Amino acid sequence: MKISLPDDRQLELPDGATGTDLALEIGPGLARAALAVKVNGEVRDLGRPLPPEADGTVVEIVTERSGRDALDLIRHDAAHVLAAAVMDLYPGVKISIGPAIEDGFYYDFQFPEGVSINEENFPAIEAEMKKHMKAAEEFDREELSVADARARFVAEGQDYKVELIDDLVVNGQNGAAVEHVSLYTNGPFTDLCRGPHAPSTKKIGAVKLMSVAGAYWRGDSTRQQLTRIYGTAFFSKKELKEYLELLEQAKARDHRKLGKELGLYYFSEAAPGSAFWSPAGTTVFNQLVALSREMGSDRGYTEVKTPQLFDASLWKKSGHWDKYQDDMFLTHTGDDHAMGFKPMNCPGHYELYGQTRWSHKDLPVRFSEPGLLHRNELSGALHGLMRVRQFCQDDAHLFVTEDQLQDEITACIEFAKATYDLFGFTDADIKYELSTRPENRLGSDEQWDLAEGILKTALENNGLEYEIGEGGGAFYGPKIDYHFTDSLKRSWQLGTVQIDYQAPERFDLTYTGADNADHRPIVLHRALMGSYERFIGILLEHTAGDLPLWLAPVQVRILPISDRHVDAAKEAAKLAREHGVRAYVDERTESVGRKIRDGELAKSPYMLVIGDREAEEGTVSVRARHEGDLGSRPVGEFLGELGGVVSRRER
RNA sequence: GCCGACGUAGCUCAGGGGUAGAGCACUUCACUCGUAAUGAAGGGGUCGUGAGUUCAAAUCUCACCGUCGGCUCCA
Repeated sequence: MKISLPDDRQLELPDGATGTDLALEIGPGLARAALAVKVNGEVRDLGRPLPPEADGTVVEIVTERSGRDALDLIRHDAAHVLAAAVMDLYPGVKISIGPAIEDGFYYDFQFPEGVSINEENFPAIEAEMKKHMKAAEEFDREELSVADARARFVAEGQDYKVELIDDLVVNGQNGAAVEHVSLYTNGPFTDLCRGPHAPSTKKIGAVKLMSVAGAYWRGDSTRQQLTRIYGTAFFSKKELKEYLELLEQAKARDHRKLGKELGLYYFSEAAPGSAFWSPAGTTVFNQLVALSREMGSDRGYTEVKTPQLFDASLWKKSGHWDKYQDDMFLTHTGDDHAMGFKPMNCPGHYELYGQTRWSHKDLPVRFSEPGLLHRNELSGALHGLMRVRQFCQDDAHLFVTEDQLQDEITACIEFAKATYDLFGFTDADIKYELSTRPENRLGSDEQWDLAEGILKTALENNGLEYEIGEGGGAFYGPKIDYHFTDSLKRSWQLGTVQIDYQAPERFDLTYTGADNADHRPIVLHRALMGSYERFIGILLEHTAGDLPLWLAPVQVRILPISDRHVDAAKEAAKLAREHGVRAYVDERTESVGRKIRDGELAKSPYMLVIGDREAEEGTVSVRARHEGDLGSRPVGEFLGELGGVVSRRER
């Protein structure tokens, strides 16, 4: 067969040649470094014959330098080595699955009754793993009939492997029936595994176990909970060390740490999962609400206020009573009438819409509300500001005609982009996801085709690259979600734009058409920041606490050099307020050096130093964060300029 | 909710079966200072809560609450 190499060289190899043969043909150095081959995007073992479809195509030798592919390979290897070590140390343990993941790998085990694993067990397990790595055990692949493989795992009491094989038989793979499965053996350990693997365990240069967690078998919370051991692996100890240092640095960007250091908000056992916002934090929060108001107002949104607590009958009508009750905070009136705190604003907005007789000329109607919501999240799900029990959404519901649907969706996408742009978020920071029809859904296929098509068109009109979340839509319609990552690359959903055909039916929402007949509007749900809480969390982690000037709780810290300059400092602060600049006078009897240090720690964007010279000349000595001393400026001139930058929300 | 870890002063943390410590912060006094920490003195904790073991528990055990890392779930 004819093989092309990435550098356009051509090689002729006999049919049945393996990846190793190919690597040797290219050169002995490469053969030593080779980990796998990549054919048509598929990474394969070196030891396997090249597939027929390799003929005439480019085949790449995967080495340590191949990046993601190479790392995934040795991390998957490391998962097998972990399983081998655990089986050495804990006889009777049952194995399940162990893939490579973004930052490493894991393996899920069921330990024998009474055995509990924690981090204190890691050194022993790691030592055992290193023995296997040092022994350079080869990964041997063998293909077995499903019957033989099944019998083997039944004999070993490996129930989870048996279940996986049974599932493969029932469901097939890529639509094809499965007759054979592959097993990989490294040293004493054999696992049901599709592969691929590197030639030997020696390729894993450095390994470290990171944490232990419970994980439900097959992600199903009704099934057995297994013990998941997380680890990471690299080609060298140096890379591992660098990775661990990176994790350490990420901690400095944790919004929970920053929130405390900057005095923005607090959490207390008195109200688990609900933030206490300090004056500084409330300033930030209110600025964001003001931004939503302003931008919404420019785009034809009108703000409304709806109740916090609704009669149970509304939740029954909306469907929340049946489907969402466990997540709601419920209460009752004195005469025992059931009430529920709103976990979302939608039904309130429907009620409000229903109070008016609407003409087609009124539509689209765009109700926005910085709505305060309560959701009784599981205690283990709470996470700083990212997942809380009480939060405020920048929520809006649009009531539109079918003709308006496309334009309104496109406008929502534009609105989202304008919002994120303002904070400097780019497409590199955002993952766009279009979630399509789920199995359990209401409405006709024609409706879903139309709605999904409209969302797609809107994304494309805005030039956005998106992923498809197959079957991830709500039961009432498809949606676009905006995902952002935190300092540890964990993904959080902020914005969402959803089409809903069902709510208007359920709530009997109508408008009068030009034909003088009643028509159903279509409802759009949209939130752009998602929740102000989560948005602030993400923003803090992305900026490491250096908020944009217009958002900073204190925009200028005014530092009198000695007590006799305090009056001039207060004058400057007054002038700052007149220019719409938030100022704080540090009138402590401390050294300037000390005041500057504290201002830096508070991440204050500007510090204005006032001493004898400035007080006399009516100037301030300007120190900008990250830029240092900028010299003297007339106080009015400087504050006027700064006020302009603030009011335009320039970064 | 589940698995594992953690909970000591406002914050960051040390200690650990014999009755509680540091730095920062805070208060007071002195200093009146030119671009990342002036000095001194002082106040402050029933060691998350509740049981149990013990002559003695902050320390050991259990339960609960909260937090952290995951799972499930989700803005």
